[in-house]
Amino acid sequence: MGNCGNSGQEKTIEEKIFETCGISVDQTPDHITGSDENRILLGVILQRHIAAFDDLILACFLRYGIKEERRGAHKNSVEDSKLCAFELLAAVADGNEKGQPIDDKAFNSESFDHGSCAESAFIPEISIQEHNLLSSFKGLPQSENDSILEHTSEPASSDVLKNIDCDIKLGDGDVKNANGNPNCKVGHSICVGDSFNCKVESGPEMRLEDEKYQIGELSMAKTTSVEPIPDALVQKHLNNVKLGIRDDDDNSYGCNKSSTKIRPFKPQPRMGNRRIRKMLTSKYRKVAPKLKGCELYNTSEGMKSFYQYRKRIYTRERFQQAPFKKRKLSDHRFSVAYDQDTSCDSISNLPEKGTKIDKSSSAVNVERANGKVKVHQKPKDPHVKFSIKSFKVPELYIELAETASVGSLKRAVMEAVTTILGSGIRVGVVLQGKKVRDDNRTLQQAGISEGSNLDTLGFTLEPCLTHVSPSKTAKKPSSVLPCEEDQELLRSPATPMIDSVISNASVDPPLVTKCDADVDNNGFISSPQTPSNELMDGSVPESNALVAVPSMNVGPLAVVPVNPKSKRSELSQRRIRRPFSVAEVEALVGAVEKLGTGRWRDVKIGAFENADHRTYVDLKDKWKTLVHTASISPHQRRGEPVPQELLDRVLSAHSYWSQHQSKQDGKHSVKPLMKTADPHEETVGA
DNA sequence: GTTAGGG
DNA sequence: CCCTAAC
Repeated sequence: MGNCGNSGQEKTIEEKIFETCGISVDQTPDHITGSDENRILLGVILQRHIAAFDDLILACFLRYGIKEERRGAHKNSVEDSKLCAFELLAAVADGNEKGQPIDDKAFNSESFDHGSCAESAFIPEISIQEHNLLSSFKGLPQSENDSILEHTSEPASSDVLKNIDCDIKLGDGDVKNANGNPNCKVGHSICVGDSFNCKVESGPEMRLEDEKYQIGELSMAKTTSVEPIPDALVQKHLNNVKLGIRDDDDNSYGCNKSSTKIRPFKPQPRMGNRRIRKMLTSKYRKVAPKLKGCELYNTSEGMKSFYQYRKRIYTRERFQQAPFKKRKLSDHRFSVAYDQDTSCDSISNLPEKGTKIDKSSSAVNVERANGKVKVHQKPKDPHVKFSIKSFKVPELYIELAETASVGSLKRAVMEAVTTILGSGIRVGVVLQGKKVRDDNRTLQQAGISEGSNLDTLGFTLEPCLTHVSPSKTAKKPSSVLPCEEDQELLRSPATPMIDSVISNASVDPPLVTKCDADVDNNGFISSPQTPSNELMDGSVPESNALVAVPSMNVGPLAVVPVNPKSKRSELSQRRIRRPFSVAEVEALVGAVEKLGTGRWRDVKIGAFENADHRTYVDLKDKWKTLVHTASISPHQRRGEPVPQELLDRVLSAHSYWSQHQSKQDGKHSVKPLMKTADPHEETVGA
């Protein structure tokens, strides 16, 4: 759409992104975006509602986080950016499907400020099917305004985050225009190239905090025009960003479904307003403004008080690469998680009509699925097209004292969020398992060309160690606890996150070496060679997702009270998970058949003598799980399947040795169980 | 140091 | 895999 455009002087999105990512900005113009050939289009197009917000998030992070360009005249710029990101995250949460479990929702509702409508409208949980952000962008039915607003006042649970408004001003600050002309059809979606402002401010009822944020402008160059996407084409969201309060106990998000009811919402293709106001009220609506702590919560909804038992401030992120011990410091946690749905049709499958993608060279073909980086190659297209589909944001846990202000909560969340993608992240390019370090090479030279096997192309987000900025502004010094070391230690040495490579290569990248133990002819297990480099399963999530590696800096609020219990965080780190290979299972089974259960040390010595990474406790545990595995239905089993034959032997041996106490006086112990052992064999003399 | 079990 | 009681 025409008005999506912005001042032409701006850089293209790829330039922006490359720039913000620190990918040789200098070369960008020449090698990346300057020429028509082999042009890499890295970016995201705002095709869908979710994508749009996702992109915004990405953009925000890139802009404010990675580059740390906390601009903005006023001092709150930092918070602003964070808040912005936070809000955007929340915004994406809207993608939740209707009818989804309560606990799985986040901020499903949001309000949009439709143009002239000065007040922010509140859109109660609108199912994706019926309504989606995308369509929202098109415009809200003015006729709906009233009823919508109605919901705003609807008694509901209090909102911890309450009324955090996020105004996104799109375009050249054409807010007024949008406001003034509700019917201004701007299109359904934010166009790449639009610039927008985020203004976050606390709601009117929010008395605890009177914060007002004016986020700096974030702009993306337009690289392609986005055509309106018919609602019919809009499918379910592909990704969800969950931002909510989770209760460890029931795994719910702290509050029950708000009273807000889902109501069909038929967006009208108008309101081209480029301003979006998000109101994170639905779920966490606050009742009594001045209440604090648990009182903030309206219990009418049966929701538990969020702040209950809150005593410490706690922020924690967990990454799949970093299996640090999970610590539960509270029963209720506030979590921000970025999930991704499974099913989702590729945009490219959508009917041609109305689709947004500009087939031209500059188009960024986005396909969101499984949060992977997908490379699109079109035989005839000389351009290399690929896009980053999403970030995987680790879970965040934030714990605040119940006396903490809402504002501090917001800050905490912001801190946590930005900590993840905040300072010091650099992007790495991995091709065929190897990092492409030379930034000066052209894509073609690097082997990233249309003809190359782009399936092996991946990206990494790594902490830029040199960028580890101490702690950002600590608004709440009081909340800062002295234990950042803890965090550091947790993710240091053994944690192989420095190079967590995530590629969409189907082939196992070098780093992801499978290390099945070797089994010699004697059936003995020998120790794997390089346990150091391996990134065991958990380390390579979905193998394709882009994982944001956190910077070392945890931030002032990400403090964890020194917990005496968690002493191990310093010295010991949980060992990496090393699934038993079939060969190992085989050896184990064989040993147990012979030695029986209860003689794990012997089993270890006998069959795993050289497998240093397998302790007899491990073997014992494994046997335990094997027995369990063997006793459940196949479809319930997970992991590398163990041959049924082995499982049968496991059961057999287990049964046998259960009857024949294996640990009897060494003398003439029990007769070893052989494959053909008869479980009914008479007991050996005691 | 080993075992056995719960976590 | 971790943690520990119990031996």
